[in-house]
Amino acid sequence: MRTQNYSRKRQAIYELLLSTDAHPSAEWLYNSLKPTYPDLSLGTVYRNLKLLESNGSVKSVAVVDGCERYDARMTPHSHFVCKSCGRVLDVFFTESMNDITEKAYIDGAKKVDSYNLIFYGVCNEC
Amino acid sequence: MRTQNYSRKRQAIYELLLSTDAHPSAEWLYNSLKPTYPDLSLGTVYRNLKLLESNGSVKSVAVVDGCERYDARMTPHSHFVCKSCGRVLDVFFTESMNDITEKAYIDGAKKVDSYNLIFYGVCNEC
DNA sequence: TTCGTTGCAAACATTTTGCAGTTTC
DNA sequence: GAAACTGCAAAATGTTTGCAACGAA
Repeated sequence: MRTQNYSRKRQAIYELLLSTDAHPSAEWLYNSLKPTYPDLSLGTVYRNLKLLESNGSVKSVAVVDGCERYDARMTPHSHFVCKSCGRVLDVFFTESMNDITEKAYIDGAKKVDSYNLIFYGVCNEC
Repeated sequence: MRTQNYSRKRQAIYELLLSTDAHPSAEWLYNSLKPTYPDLSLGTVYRNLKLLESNGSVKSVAVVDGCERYDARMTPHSHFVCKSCGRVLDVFFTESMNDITEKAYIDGAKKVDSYNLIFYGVCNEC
């Protein structure tokens, strides 16, 4: 993690991301924060998302319609993407999936350090 | 699937995709086919990939460094992405993962029809 | 005072699209 | 001949970046 100062806007981006389960895009965050921070710029949102991601504070969980979607919930879980409306929902497992890498035969991999599991379908509202 | 005629170039794109395990990007396909089809255009590759994808002939299996990566192997399997070089490898399961959706608790989903599992790490060559 | 942060706008990279000509059937 | 396909170049899209001003420590 590189050195960093406190930033009111970064804090706001992170807290908004923590408080929602919408798995927002950069633009969604920008539009939501703009009323409170009228001088906020979209570039700042992108820069801070990258920074928070490299921090390990947030994660990119999916790309929906070409837009990166973020999540601040860092406990292991997966996601469901509605192919119709683009909604992203949290998915939890009834039994541990932590051993999922042990169930996979990965030839040619020196080290596996994460995985991303995304389900696709249609959500209840569609 | 919408009506379609035969197309020599579409055929070539599909066959190349079938014959390789590189999980190529549009550009990779374009560069590989250009010598044989000097009048091939990148737009045609993109258009045909979309068409083959909507056909169910190929799948987009990952986005690596902002590039969509495709696969014509349609039997169920997953992928490993090397975070260092961007290589995409096939991943098979030692035990069936077909029941994976049954192990997941998906609140808010009306219908789940597919999933995509991607492992991340470092490959043997890196 | 130093260096991280930001707004702004320009630059970027990948993908899509409109159009006129070509191919398939 | 009708409709699908293509090359080309322009446009669209989401994201990154350079720079000068600003803010934090």
